[in-house]
Amino acid sequence: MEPIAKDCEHGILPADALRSFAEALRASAAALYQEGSVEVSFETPRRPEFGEFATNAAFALVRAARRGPQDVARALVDDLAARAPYIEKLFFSIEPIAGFINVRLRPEIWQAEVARILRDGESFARASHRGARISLEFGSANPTGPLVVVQGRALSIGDTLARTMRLRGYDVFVEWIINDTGAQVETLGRSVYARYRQLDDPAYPFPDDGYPADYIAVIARALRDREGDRYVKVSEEEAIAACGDFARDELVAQQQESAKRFRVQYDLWQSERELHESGRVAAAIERLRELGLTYEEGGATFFRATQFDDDKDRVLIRADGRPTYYGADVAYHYEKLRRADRVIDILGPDHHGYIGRLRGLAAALGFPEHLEVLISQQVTLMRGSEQVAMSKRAGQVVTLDELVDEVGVDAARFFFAMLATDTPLTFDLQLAAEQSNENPVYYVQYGYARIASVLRKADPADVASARGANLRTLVHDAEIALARRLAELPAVAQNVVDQLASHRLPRYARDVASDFHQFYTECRILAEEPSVRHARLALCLATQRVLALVLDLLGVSAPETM
RNA sequence: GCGGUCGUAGCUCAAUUGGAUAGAGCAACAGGCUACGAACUUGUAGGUUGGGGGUUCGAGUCCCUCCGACCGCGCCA
Repeated sequence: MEPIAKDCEHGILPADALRSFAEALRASAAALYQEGSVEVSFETPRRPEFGEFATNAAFALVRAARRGPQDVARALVDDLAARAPYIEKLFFSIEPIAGFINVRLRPEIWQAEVARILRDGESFARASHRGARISLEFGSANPTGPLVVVQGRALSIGDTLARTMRLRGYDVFVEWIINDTGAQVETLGRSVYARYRQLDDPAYPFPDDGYPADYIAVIARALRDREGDRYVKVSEEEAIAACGDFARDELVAQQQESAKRFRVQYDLWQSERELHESGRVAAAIERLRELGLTYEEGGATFFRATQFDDDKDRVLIRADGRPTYYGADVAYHYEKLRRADRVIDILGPDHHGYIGRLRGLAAALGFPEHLEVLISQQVTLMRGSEQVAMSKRAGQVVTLDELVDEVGVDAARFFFAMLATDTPLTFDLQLAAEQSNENPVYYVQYGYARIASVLRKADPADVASARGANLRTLVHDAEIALARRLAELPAVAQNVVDQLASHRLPRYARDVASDFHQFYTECRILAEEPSVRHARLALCLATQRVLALVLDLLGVSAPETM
């Protein structure tokens, strides 16, 4: 459990208090039911009226007690009051409800949390550096076109995870693999070459399987502008290779630009071709061979994937001697598994069939628990009630840049991060672009702007005193609820990292904004007497900090005015 | 056919990995500004968690079985 307060002035440390409480409960259990080894753990209840912490210890005793859980819980609490009265003084209340034992903390705890946020600033949610290395790969694609909408989702999720992991003290390495070998890049070369030739000879045939999209012609024109007609004169084979390389560089540069515009930073863009040329693919396959996990059949080299729960054995090297795409992935994952303690791949929705293969590979290489594969599910675009047609084959794609042009980075990132990764997402362009109460992005940003507005209206001297204010007056339900919410951030962030659940952050941001709006509605700030005014301004400042931090984790801006 | 992911309020989604009365937003209905931003807020209504069985103090969550959706199943990437 995350200790919720490390050093509050009155000397009550919740973690210690809960530990004493758990021991006292065990003693009561032993006395009442001769059951000495009950496990007492605490959880945070879903509903606020059940307090800040709860334990289900009574349920574990029903058998020994031969009574219902609610009776057991009541008996435990009564026994505790008689046996260890000092325990009750540690908490605001201890109540048995429906078999659970619910604990409410004293308001001072939450006041101290607000003070801590003001004192520590953004580092209050930071965990100390732990030396654990995480490799995070997402977005990877063929360099044959611009980034599309579904990659935007992977980018949102992946980048938010990376930022949150850094906050929580992990060494994160964010990477992308460029699939720049094989048939698709060859097709790209032929497509660009044909467009290039057509600049002189409109009748030059365009390949049937070529990429028809306009950006191919744009690249051909750029090549022409830079290199003139030199590729008309060389052999077709050489020219196509050169066109492929040029287009690859051009498209990767565009992808990098789009990622940057989407506020995503990569540490490494790994070329697959480079993995082959440097001999690392061959070395990794050799490693599997040493482990006795390969065999030859029909001239091809297979990996015994079925030994590791995959459906079938997989080809590493084709009969003609060329390694497969999977062969390259063996090398890449071998590398990642050796240099990171936790390796995470976020793959597109068409890669379901790949999960077993990668897991098998990790197990074979001796890292069975180190690889996690997430599938970023499909994105369906709507405009109001109408579905936006998308078909890659027809060259009918919506690019990430177009999406950003239409709704902005803030809305796009927030919407993409909002759902669990494996939930299919329906993205309503009209809603995301709309500046209305239907749009959750604005709800959160409005909360931030509203605080900014209050702070502008306030006397600067009051704001200054707020930073060191005595917070004892923060006892209103709305104030306590907000302070509690703010204090949750470290635990929420850690949960996001542990469960790779980036969608918890937008929801948390919404909850913070909601608690603030409620506080704002119920509590006057500037018109109050100084002690109350200062304490409430302090709460505003702390809320502003938390909102800024969460929005930053999401890659969404925090506007002073809207 | 086999495998993967999933099925929760009218709609879009949550549910801290087995806990309490399954929660939010939107839409609907009824209220709240002479005070710091009403892009806000209070309340009402809305559910057999696709169906059925099982495991146990307790199941949306785990097991079995049907139904349905999407995606994979290549010596493509």
